[in-house]
Amino acid sequence: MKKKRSARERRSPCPLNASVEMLGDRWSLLILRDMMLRGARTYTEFLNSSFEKIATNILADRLRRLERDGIITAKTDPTDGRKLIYTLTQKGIDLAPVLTEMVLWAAKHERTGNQPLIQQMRQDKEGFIAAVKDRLAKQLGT
Amino acid sequence: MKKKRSARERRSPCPLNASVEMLGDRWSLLILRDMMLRGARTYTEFLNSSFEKIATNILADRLRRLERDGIITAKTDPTDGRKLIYTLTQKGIDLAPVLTEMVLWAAKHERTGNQPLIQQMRQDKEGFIAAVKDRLAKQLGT
DNA sequence: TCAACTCACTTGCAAAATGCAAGTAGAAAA
DNA sequence: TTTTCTACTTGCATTTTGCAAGTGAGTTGA
Repeated sequence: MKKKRSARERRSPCPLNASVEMLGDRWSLLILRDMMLRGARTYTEFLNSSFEKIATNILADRLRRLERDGIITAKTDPTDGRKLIYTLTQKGIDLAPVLTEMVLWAAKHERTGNQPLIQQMRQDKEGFIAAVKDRLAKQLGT
Repeated sequence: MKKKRSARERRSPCPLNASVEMLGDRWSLLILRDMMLRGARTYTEFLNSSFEKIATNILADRLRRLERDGIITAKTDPTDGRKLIYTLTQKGIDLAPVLTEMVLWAAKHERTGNQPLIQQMRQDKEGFIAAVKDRLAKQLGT
């Protein structure tokens, strides 16, 4: 797999800026949430698994970007040639702490749903992250 | 302290979505970085303290949104009536772990600058976050 | 005290991103 | 072999972003 040098330059060398350029939009992190926590792996699963109803063209664009940035990979399902199976790379898996902190922050300061998940994160944050990473790493291996 | 109910509805009750709706754009987190790590507190400081060169209208808009969302507050400088001093609220301060994880993630997977900061975060993440929070909390008190 | 300067914006406009509805191509099922 | 499923693309209207040039209130120096 050739390493494609991205056409556009970063606005700055700051690491936070790098994260923002890869993830700072209204959809990318929600797609990653669906992969990490809801087990979504295909295009239609992404369309159906989320409350937020992403448009099909935006979804296609975000999947392309996440793949370009090395956060996910795509390969066709061997049992059904129509399906593309998207998988988190190690880089993608390593976003688990970011997602977790964002969930905990919003849960603390906003009225949000999914309280069982939040309880679990609060009780044992490190354990929760480790469990998620472990589960995702196993998918990587297959 | 009136609690203003925001005009627009959330796309979903998911806490991650709440975070994304408040912070998921190309500038908000960079503004918060400048406040947390570079001590920026006024409009011109934001314009000058970052490499990324935000446009003035976007900066004004983002400051308004961050204030609306209770992440920062603004008050006029008592020693210079032209200046508005922006301060992180507790809600804003509580974003320190999110910023930290995003920095660590990018630093691990991308070529980025500011290695001393990253070393410090890696060596003692909890300590780093505690120190940042502590410093910012003191500004809150004044 | 008043002209020059600073500060925090606003305005106007072009370009890019987003969102919606409809369409399409290839693979699988009936 | 027709129909259905899957992963998109296309066209177009709306919204957001970005750039350059103002503006108006507060401050400073002569």
